[in-house]
Amino acid sequence: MKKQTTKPASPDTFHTRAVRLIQRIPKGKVVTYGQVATLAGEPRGARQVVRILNSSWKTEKLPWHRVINRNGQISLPPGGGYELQKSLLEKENVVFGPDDTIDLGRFLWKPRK
DNA sequence: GGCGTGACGTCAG
DNA sequence: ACTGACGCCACGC
Repeated sequence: MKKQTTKPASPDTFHTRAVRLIQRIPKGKVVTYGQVATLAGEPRGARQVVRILNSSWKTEKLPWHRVINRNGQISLPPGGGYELQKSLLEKENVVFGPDDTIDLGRFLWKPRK
């Protein structure tokens, strides 16, 4: 059996598990990169979550707008989707603070352990 | 094929 | 409390 040069489509890859979690985000809730990464098995793999969003957002149709940073703020730069994400979240009853911060204590999605 | 970058987060000083 | 550096890994050049 020869070794597969390309990455096998393992059902338990970080990529796949992260996608599953993101797709499970209920409406009106948000999750942080670190949270997704941690739940997927990589406490330090927040950057990989970013990579997944950029890559699988089209193919997997992920609710990328429900993923924010640890500060409860939108990381996207203005003109790069920031306004779009904020708009989408507000449509889901997500409230932004005076600093464009989201109250994670109320809107952070806590998956059933 | 190697180096740098990136929608971040955590650790150390 | 704040700043700086590192880490994780895939993709681009």
